[in-house]
Order: sequence, then structure tokens, then C-alpha cells
Amino acid sequence: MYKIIMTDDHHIVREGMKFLLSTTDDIRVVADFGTGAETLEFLSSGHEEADLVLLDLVMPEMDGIEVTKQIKAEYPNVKVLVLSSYTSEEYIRPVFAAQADGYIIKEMEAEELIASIKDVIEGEKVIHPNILEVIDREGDMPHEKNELSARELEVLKEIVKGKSNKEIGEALFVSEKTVKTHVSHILNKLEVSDRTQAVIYAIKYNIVEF
Amino acid sequence: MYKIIMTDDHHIVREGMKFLLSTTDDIRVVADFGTGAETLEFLSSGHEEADLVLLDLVMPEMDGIEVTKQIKAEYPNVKVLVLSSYTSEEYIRPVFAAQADGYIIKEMEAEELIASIKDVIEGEKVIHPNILEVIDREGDMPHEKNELSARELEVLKEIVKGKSNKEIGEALFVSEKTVKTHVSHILNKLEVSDRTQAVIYAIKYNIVEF
DNA sequence: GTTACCATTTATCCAGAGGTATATTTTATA
DNA sequence: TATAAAATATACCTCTGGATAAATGGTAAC
Repeated sequence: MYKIIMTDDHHIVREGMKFLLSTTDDIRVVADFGTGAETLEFLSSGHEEADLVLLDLVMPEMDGIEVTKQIKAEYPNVKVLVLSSYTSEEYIRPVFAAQADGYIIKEMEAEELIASIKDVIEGEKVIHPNILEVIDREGDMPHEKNELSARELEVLKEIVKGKSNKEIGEALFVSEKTVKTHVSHILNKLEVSDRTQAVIYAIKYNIVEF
Repeated sequence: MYKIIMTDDHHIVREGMKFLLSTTDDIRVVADFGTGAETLEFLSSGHEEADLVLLDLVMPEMDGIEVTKQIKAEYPNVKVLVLSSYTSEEYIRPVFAAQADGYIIKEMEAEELIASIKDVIEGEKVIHPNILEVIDREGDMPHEKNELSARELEVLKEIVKGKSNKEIGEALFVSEKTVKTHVSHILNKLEVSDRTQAVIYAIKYNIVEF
């Protein structure tokens, strides 16, 4: 008997999942929660051992990435299977950086879903073909090839706040000229031609929070 | 007996909904689809009369807004109840502009959901309290006070693509000077001081798709 | 221990961005 | 039809943005 916890902020999704899982009798949903905080609390209380947490990615308050990190840090034996509807790169990479054991998407049929859960608990890494495809096509994005320095990242954060070079200089206690150089380096590394494009890039690829 | 159609791109959500609705016996799901196109096709085929379409908002290809508009234009007797997880203003306003009969959120319990469906079919407008709250506290954001003209919106879209004034001029077949005038108007209306802040604003408040 | 590299800093120069004013034409709307 | 609002265009001026060169300081390699 596989014991799983389900975390998703949408009640309807949780009910749908339970229904889909009811077609098999060797998976038992021992608990389901609407937030990451409740999930972590349940795990820490030690009420019941769980083999796997089926985890939504986009949630208010604490997102799936953060929940994954904390679960993996404190309960390495508990598997984490991310269930998301997002297939774009910005969402996927952080999931595996956070040590998740799999990434599947909400479009899946019941049988696939059940098989995925079992496989992950048995120790496999399960990644939906659509997701794998995204991962395969590379790490040659500009910001991956040319990593931003710590200082450059600070400057980029200020740029995304909408600040001018002068304002950034004041915020970081350096001259405007210094800021300009950092900006130039940022533009080069991200392969864009002005600060507006840098903002677009940074938001699109989740380089800074927004 | 109330007859409804359900449209949501996530299989799990559809199954969850069906399960929740199975607790009442006077609502029948006559069909469910993963895309807006299929839904419209079903309606036009005239296979079966439906009283209401329970419609997801964010979907690939054709979004819920567009589907609502088409349903309301061609089948004014069919009620449209939007079921979304988004409670921010940018999502809500277009829904009612498109003549939807209600807006509820995925966190709802089964009883509320069932009651909402029945109420809408009986002719009521049903709006979840969380949504109503957002609608009430309104109207004083810069882009709401000072609505952008059609042309200004086109220019803003180009700005968000990262284009320079010259490039925008070429794209819209006007001179760079004209573009500059539009940009100035946009900055004034959005109450920001440069194009970078305009991009940040436009993305944050969903003025252009991104 | 010296070489080489990179992050960080400052300065100078020029192009593009944005403010303001003004004018013409088109499109809504009363 | 009259009036207002939006779109288009030009000119001028100022300031910010971005490219480039160059100095300083730390650190890893040899």
C-alpha cells in the first residue's frame, strides 16, 4: 500500500485527484492540504508516515519549489512528485534544482498518473515527455552561458524595480558611472540591447522575483 | 434537470468537477471538453441543448474570455459561469465585459458550487465574495482612470516586445516622432517616468499579454 | 611569487529617450 | 453640423542610457 499526501490550493483539483486515484486500491491518500505550510506541519507532527507528496507548483504564500526544498531537506525519504500545468522552462528548472523526484502535468490520464506515483515511490525519476523535451533542448540560454555576478544581479534587481542608473547608484552606494558599467555588462551577458529588454528577459526567465 | 457543459484544459479538474457534481442528482454534465473550440463546435452542432457552460478562464489556444464572447453572441440563452483560480483584477474585468453570468473560484466547496450553478441557470448573477471584493475596490489605478487609446495600446505592446521607437515606427508604418508622442502619452497615462517602468507596469497589471 | 583573470570601480563620449509646443487630419459623438 | 478627442507629424532641447577604455583589488593557477 502506497501512502501519499496531496497538496494543491484548489479544492476541485484535490477532489478530482482523489477520484482518479480511487480507481486503484493500492494507493491511499492519507491527507490532503491546500497550502505548503499545512503539509510541512503534518509531516513534522509525525502523525503518519507518507511515501510521497503530490505537490502543486503554483500556490499562494509558499510555492511548490519552497515546499520541495523543505521536504527534501528534512525528510529525504519522502518522495516529491510535482504536478503542474506549466511546461515552460522557467518553472521546470527550479523544480529539479530543489531535488524533486518527478514532474508530471495535469493533463494526464488516470492510469499514467497512478503509474507515475508508483514509479516514483519505487525510486524512479518520472518526468513527463513534454517536460523532458523542454529540459533536453539545452542550457544555452544567455543567462546560463554567461552567469551574472553577484553585483550585477543586485543591479538587475534595481532595474526591474524601474530605477534609473542614478537611483541605483544611490541605493547601492556607488557612482552612477559604476552602475552604467554594470548595466552594460548585464546587457552583454543577457544578449539584449537595452535595459527595457533586460527587464523583459529577467521577468520572463524568472531571474529576479517580480 | 439542469444540463451543463464543462470546459477546462485540465483533465483532473474536469474529473474533480464531475465527482463534486455527482453528489446532486438534478445536474447532468452532458459533455466536457478540454478546449474552447470543441465547446463551440458542440454547441453549433446542436446535439443537445445545454443550460449552462462551466468555463475555465486560462486555457491555451482560445481563452475563456473569447469563448464567453462567442457563446453569448450566438447562444444568448446559454448561461456562462466562469470557474477560475485567479482573483486579480486584470482577469475579472474582461469576464464581465464579455457578458458572463458569473465568476466563481476553484477553492469552493461542492455545495456552494452546485448552488451557484443552479442560481445562474435560474437567472441570477453569481459572483464569489472574493471576486466581488476586488470589483468593489476599484477604478483608481492609473490605467483605469486614464484609459489608453487603441493606438497607444498597440505602441505599448511593441514597447513590451523590447523595441526602440524607430523599430516601433517601422512596425506600425509611422515616423519615429509619432511614436515618441504616443510613448509620452502612455507614460503620462500610466504615471510612470520611462519606457522601462511602463513595461513593468504593463506586465504587472496585465495590460498586454506577455 | 608572479602571472593571469575577473569583479568592481570611475571617467568620457555620443545616440536615443522623453518633455514640450504646435499643427493637420481623421474619427466619434452631441 | 459643430465640437471634441485621437492619430499623425515636425522641431527643439535636455538628460539619461549605453559603449568603451582604463585603474584597482582579490584570487586561483602555475
